[in-house]
Amino acid sequence: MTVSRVINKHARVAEATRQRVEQAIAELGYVPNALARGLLHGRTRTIALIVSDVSNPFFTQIVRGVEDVAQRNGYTVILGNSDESVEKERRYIHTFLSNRVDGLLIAPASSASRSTLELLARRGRPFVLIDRALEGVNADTVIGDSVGGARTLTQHLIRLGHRRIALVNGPLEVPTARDRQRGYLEALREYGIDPQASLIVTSTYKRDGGYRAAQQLLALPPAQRPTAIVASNNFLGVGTIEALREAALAVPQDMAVVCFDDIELASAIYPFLTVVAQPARAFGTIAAQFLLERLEGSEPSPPRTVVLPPELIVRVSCGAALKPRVDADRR
Amino acid sequence: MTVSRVINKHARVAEATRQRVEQAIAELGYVPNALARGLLHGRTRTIALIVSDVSNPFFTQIVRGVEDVAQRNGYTVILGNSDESVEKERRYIHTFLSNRVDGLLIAPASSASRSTLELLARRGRPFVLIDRALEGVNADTVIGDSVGGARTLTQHLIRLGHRRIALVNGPLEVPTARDRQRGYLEALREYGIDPQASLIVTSTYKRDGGYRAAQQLLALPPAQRPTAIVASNNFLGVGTIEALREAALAVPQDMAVVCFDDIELASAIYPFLTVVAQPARAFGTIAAQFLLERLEGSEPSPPRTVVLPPELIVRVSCGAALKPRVDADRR
DNA sequence: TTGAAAGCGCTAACAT
DNA sequence: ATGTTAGCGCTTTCAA
Repeated sequence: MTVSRVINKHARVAEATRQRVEQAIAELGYVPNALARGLLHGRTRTIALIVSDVSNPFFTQIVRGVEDVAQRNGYTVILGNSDESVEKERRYIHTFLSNRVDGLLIAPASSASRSTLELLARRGRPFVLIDRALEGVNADTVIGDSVGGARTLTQHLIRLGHRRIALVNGPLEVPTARDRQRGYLEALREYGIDPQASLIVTSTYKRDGGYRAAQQLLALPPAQRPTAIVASNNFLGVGTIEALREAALAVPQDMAVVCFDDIELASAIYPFLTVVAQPARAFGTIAAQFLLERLEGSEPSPPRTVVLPPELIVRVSCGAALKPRVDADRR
Repeated sequence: MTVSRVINKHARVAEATRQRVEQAIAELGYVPNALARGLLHGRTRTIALIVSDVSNPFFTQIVRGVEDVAQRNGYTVILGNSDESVEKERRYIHTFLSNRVDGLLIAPASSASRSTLELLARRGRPFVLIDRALEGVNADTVIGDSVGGARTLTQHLIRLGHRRIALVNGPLEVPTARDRQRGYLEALREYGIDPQASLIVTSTYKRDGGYRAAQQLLALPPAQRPTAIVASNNFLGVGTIEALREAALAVPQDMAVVCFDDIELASAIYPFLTVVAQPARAFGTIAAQFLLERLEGSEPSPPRTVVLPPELIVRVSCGAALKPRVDADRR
């Protein structure tokens, strides 16, 4: 049909015909079928984004970044929420492949995602890893400096005088959790502090994980209890504070708490939360740009890895309050 | 091909052949083309969800609810973020129609979305409105009781002794903003309090909107300043508190603040926020169920509207603190 | 139990 | 400047 030419502005259409066609389109409410187009061309101008938890503001910001870049370049975004489950993730990837997305952006649920992603790589669809790097997976990667960020947080506490510092961490199958633990340990070592197994609690990356982990720490004999807690992500930080509040401990007077990832809505009104904030939106925009370059660019290039530096935000104006008090120690 | 029969389990395939086919599928990493299938059948088992702000936890919960129901029923969700822009919304709807989604779930950006949605209705794609009802749009609708919720919040403040109560509201083009204002006015009238134009500030449904609105209220001559503020959504509540903090006013001692929508992460650690919480997840699951019923069900039925009741959560244990102090009044 | 034909809506390539 | 042909991958229908 000539209609196709009109829609795709392929020039060489008489002005009169064009007008008639456009009128007909408007009258009939005609919308071209992207499926047929995709079938023909083998590309759909659609990219998939799979995050491990849509309800986490960190990933939400990533979604916004991705969407922005995609929209600006005429791509549609399909969103999947793996909910930290490798199985759900696998299902989504399959569905999206079946829908012939041009490429994928994935925040992998865990290291166990590797086999799925290797399969993906074998099928030749371009994809970019976000927030969580997987060794041996040959793909562009956009992550934060988890080791450095955790080190910074821990150093901050040490410099304020803390010595018994706990780590409330996510599942060690998640790369960021491993890295943050490493950073924490590095800082301790740097200051000659012996790490204590009882002060490192592993849990889920969820609020109730942090809540339970903190309770476990509070159940320690008084002399072994920490005076400060590093929470490995925003949810864990909030869960930790909840447990402290329930135990009638004040932050930061009775227990200092710092965490990875900012919690915008919370920290705007709760000024006691020193954090290491990641430029979440940039994770999304950069990853999306990488993907689009691969989709539009012609020659294949070796995979790139970008490590975005986090930023320490010290929220308590009275840093002194963080110094462990003797009676707090004794509790 | 016989392959089709194997994939769709259409029986009548020799066991031996089936095995061979399945092996080939595994070896080749074959993934059936959903585009071709969709083209043929006219349905894609895909539904679209358009929210007005992905970074709002309220909508995030809705996303989760929708995704759950969809996934359980073998549907894929495509997400769009209209960012409170009618134009973006229109573009998304067009794209999704072009991609032949089976149906749509839409939290309309504003009343101005009506024309777009009327067009949608004319094309005959089923859709469900979420959170924001539009008069004259003939579709299933799942909303909260904005009038009642705002009334409850305002009554709460009045019963605590407040008389000069301000409303920090969203744009009046958004149905929820209009309804919340109505509820606020109803409560005032009920107690014989004259509404003051200067105490009703309209803004965006964003944090900086709340921030500026609160600043405007604080700039009033002392005698006209409110002693309490009703914020029309979570973001406005946070922005309001930010402005108060900056002005060195304590919540709730110097100024009581209540808001529509809970802020889970924040209220878990900031105990001063009395809110009216909506069952956001249920908005999503119910809306998705409505849509799927229309997609799978045969006979057309008249559109339904569900109004979910919000729940008052009083967070300040010492309600007395909310009573306006004389010196606070004078400030 | 398996195969062949036809068509879903679109557009690249080739007429006219 | 416009029309025709063919084929993208699938499944429904009919035939073998």
